Amino acid sequence: MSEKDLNEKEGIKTNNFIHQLIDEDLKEGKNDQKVHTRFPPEPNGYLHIGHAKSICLNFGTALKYNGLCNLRFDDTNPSKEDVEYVDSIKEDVHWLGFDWGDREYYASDYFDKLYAFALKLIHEGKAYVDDQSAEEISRQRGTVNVPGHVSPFRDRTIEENLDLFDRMKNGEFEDGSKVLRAKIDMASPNMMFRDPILYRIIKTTHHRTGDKWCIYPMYDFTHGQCDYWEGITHSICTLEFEIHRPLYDWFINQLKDSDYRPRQIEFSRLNLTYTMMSKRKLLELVQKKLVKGWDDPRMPTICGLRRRGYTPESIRNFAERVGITKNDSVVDVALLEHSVREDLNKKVQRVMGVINPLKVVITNYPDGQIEELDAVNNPEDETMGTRKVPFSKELYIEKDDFMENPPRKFFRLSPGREVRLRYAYFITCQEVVKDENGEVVELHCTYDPATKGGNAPDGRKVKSTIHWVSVPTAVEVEVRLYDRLFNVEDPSGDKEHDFKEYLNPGSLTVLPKCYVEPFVKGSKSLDKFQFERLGYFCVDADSTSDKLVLNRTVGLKDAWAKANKN
RNA sequence: UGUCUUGUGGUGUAAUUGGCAACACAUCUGAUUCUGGAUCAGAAGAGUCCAGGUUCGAGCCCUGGCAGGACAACCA
Repeated sequence: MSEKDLNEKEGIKTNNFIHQLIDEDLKEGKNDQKVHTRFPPEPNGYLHIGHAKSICLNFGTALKYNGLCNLRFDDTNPSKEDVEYVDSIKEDVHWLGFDWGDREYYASDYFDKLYAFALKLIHEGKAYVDDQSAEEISRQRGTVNVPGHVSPFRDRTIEENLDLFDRMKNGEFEDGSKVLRAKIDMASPNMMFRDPILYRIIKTTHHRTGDKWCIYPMYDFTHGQCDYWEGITHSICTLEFEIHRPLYDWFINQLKDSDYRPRQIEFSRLNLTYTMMSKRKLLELVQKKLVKGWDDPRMPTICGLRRRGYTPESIRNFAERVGITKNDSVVDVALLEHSVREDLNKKVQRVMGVINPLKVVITNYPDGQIEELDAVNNPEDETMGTRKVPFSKELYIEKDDFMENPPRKFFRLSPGREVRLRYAYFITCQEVVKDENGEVVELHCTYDPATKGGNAPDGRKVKSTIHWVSVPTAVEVEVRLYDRLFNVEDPSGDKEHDFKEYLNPGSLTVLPKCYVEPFVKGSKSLDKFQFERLGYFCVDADSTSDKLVLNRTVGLKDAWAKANKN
């Protein structure tokens, strides 16, 4: 993928404040004029749309400047991580259209170097082993307004620290009994400098290093160093790490032996209306089985969106559109939905389908006759060709396309009115058949044979065109409609919420008896299409029954919903 | 009573570094079409958090406020 591909969409700006900073760095000749970024997920969950923003930024920036972008797994906490997540992350990044080449790294690749660096700090009197409990350390750290107090173990000798740290590594101590801390400044106004913890003891098998280690470095003691060793020039992360930057720089200063230095730059993470993006909570949804898995189409995960029919292009375009700034913001999910519609509209096959069937009998059409009519696959792209659609005496139309007592602006079928069946004939509704409850169950219509193909030789016009499926050849499918998972505008990530309170009970609607043209079944390669006027659908990848399961990609626009309510 | 950081239509971003606040989404009209989707045309909507200052001229510069966010895991 080239930058040009990424920028194919006219009107979408690809410049942002980070690029301006990079331009300045380049102008000043920093780091040999190189640009090298990295995408550094922790493999403790599946990637979501928020990560997509970061992926597009990091890989996109590398592409823009002819540089490289590494994929690096920040796997320093074995108690939360798993290869399942590693695999899914790789799949999702590739699917989005980015490639890290052979630069797949792991923070755990650097455990030896990190250990050696810790030793160096101890030797220089800049780190010490603290025997206090987590609670004690936390208590003496002070608060944002009051300075902390030094640990009673702060002045251990270098030899003692070396010995203790060695024994920590050798597994002589229990989890939580000792940590290695940097000796910086317990009174610093920046809490990050109050003797940050470098290493802790976790006797858990690591998904890559197994049981080789029982001490693991903390994020702050890992990230910058990894950036440094990989030759990263611009370490782009989200706003919550802003306050870590001075510490990031502090470690780099202890490490660096040349003019080269990576630079941390922060941007604001993506928030979407009606969308909950906290990894912790998404994990909870999966664990509590409130959704069927990480790829449940209601999830904002990349795999969930994929299964729902989103395309990589649409997500990349969306990421460009939301832009990169340091403002805390909440993007309207309608922008995401617009991005898919826009992309799908030009590449997706059109198919006639009926979600809520109403039977129509063409009384003057010959019994048992089936004729094939030509239908265009995509009116905006002739190269997608045409297909044959079978027509017969009995049809299904969409229930919403008929109203017995139409209001003023309803132009579709109603008693006595003539409309066009798309690609077929003009029909006129002659009779409405109801059941004992007064519910409309069937319509009797007549067709005009002269209007075959959809045009009247006498030039008469109809006000609307409706879609249909022929009963004898219809393929029965199950359609799943997914609404927004959360029914509040801003489930604001980090506050404590009861999921039940926010899960929209109507977020999944299963419509078991829907009908589509036989074409759908015959095309194995076809996984996405647009039902005429009913939105975009995607064949569910995991459907086990022989009946086709279709997921609706996006809901209908409000205008349509309103028009239908009348 | 801290450190870092952010304030531009409803939402998200722009503004050639001091020159008529622009674009997209959303909203509302209208037109057109063999899908009321798409498309096309148009409308409404901010005077840039506030108050001063510099300047012929400030969203951009200066001073002082106000409001929001992040930071007190042995998470990342």
